[in-house]
Amino acid sequence: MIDPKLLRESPDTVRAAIAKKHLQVDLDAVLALDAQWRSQLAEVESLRAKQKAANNEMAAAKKGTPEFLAKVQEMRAVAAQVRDKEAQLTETEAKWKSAMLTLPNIPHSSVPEGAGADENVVHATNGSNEVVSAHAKAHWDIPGFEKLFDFGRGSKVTGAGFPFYVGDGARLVRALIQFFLDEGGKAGYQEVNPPIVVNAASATAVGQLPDKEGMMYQTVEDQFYLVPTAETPLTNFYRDEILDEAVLPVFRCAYTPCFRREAGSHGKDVRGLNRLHQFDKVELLKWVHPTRSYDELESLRNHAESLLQKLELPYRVLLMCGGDLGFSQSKKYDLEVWSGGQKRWLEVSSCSNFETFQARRAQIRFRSKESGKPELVHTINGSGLAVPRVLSALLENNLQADGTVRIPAALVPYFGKATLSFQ
RNA sequence: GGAGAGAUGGCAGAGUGGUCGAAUGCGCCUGACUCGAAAUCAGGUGUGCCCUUACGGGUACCGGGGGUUCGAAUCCCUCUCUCUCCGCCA
Repeated sequence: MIDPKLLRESPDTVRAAIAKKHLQVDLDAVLALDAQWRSQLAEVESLRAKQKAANNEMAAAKKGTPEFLAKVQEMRAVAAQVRDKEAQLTETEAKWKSAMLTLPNIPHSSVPEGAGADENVVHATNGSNEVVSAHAKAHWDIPGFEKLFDFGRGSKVTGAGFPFYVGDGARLVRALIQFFLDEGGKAGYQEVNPPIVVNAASATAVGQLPDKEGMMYQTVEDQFYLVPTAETPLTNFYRDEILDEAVLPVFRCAYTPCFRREAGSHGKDVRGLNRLHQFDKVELLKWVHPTRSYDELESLRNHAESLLQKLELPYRVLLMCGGDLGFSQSKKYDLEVWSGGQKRWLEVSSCSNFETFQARRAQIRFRSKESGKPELVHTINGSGLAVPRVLSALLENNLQADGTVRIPAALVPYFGKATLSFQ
C-alpha cells in the first residue's frame, strides 16, 4: 500500500506511477472516496467527543437525580446517531481500503519507460551460449532423464508438476540448496528455516491475499496456505513490530519448498523443470534503513549473480521497465540463466526493492534514532536461487558427449563427484 | 484429543460499569546535586488515525471480533494464542 498522505498531497505523483506501470486505475474515484471517508470520520469523532463530555458530567452527577436521567435521555439519541454514522463510516472505510490497495507502488526514477517485457533493459550479461556444450539438448530429451527426474510417477502420486527427484537427481537438488544456503551465510545472510504453511494474516500482509488466492494451495480444515515462496513467512517474521534502529540492516536467507497452483498458466513453457507446482528455492531478504535500500538492492543482486558465476552458468541481468515491473515493486532486476538445450533464457531470480510498500501493509517499523519516532523499513528480496531452472541449465549446458553431465567445481564438494550419470 | 488457568503500556503488575490511556514498581530520557560516576531528588516517557502552516486539538486502542448499556479494560457471546496437567506420538 502507498502512503495515503502521498495520494492527498501529490496525486500527480501517483498518477504518473500508474501511467509508468501501464495500469488502469480510476484515481479520481479513489480521491473522492478518500475525501468522503475523512469527512465521515470527522463527523463520527465529533459525536463521540460529545458522548465523552456527557459521560464525564454524568460521572460527577448523582445517579438517579432528575438531571442525570435527563442526560441519559438526551444521550440515547446521540448514541443512536453514533451507531448510524459509524455504520456508514465502516462501509466507506472498507471501500476506501480496498481502493487504496489498487494503487501500485511508485517506480524509482531509474526505472526505464516501457510497456512490457520487450522493453526491459539488458543491464549486464555474463558468458554466452558459446561456452555451452555442443552436445546440449533440452533436458527432457536427455537419455535417462526420467530415471533421475521422474515426472510420470510424480503425476501418479500427486499430479502434474510434482516430480520425484531420484538418486543423483535428488542429490543434485540437495547439493544446490546447501550450496546456496552456505553462500548466503558467507555473504552475511542469517539462515532461517521457516514454517511452510502460513495463516491468512501473513498471506494478506505480503499481498498474496485477497487477490491471489488462486496462486496458493490451501488447507481444508485450518485456513492455512502452503507458501508460494519463503518471502511469505520471512517477511512476516517482523510483522507488527517496531525494531531497534541498531538491528538494521537485517539479512536473512531461507530454503523452502515453494508451492504454486499457477492457475491458468497451462500451455507454454511448462515442459520439464521449467515450471512446477512444487519446487525448491533459497530466498534472500533484507530489512534496511530507507536511506540505504538502493545500495542494498545492488548488493543483493550482486550476491545472486555470484552464485551463477560460481556455477559457471551464462546469464544476463534485466532491469525491468515500468510496464513489466510488478505492482508492488519500486525497482526490479531479473536474473536469467541461459538454457543451452532449449536455447532460451530462464528466470532464476527476481531481485526487488519494495521500499515501504510491503512494510506499510505488514507494519514493519524501526524506531528512528533521529526523530525517536517509528518509521517504516524498506524491504528487499530476491531468489538466491530457484533450483529447478538452475538444474535445467546445468543439465543442458554441461551435457557431455558420453551423456553424462559435468558438475561445476564449486558444486563438487556438495555433490560428492565431478559428473552426474543418467545410467 | 481431554481437563483447567490465563492474555492489561518496553518489562513486571493493580484495576469497584462512569472523572481510566489506565495505579505502582522497574527500565528509559531530561534536569539538579557531583571533578565524574553511583545513590538521591524533580520532571518526562505508548501506538494508529483525523484536523492544523505551526503551536496544538480531537478520536480510537487493555489478545481479535461481536453484543448489552446513555457509558465497557471491567458484564455477555465467540475466536485465537499462551501456560499447567492427562493421553497419544516423530
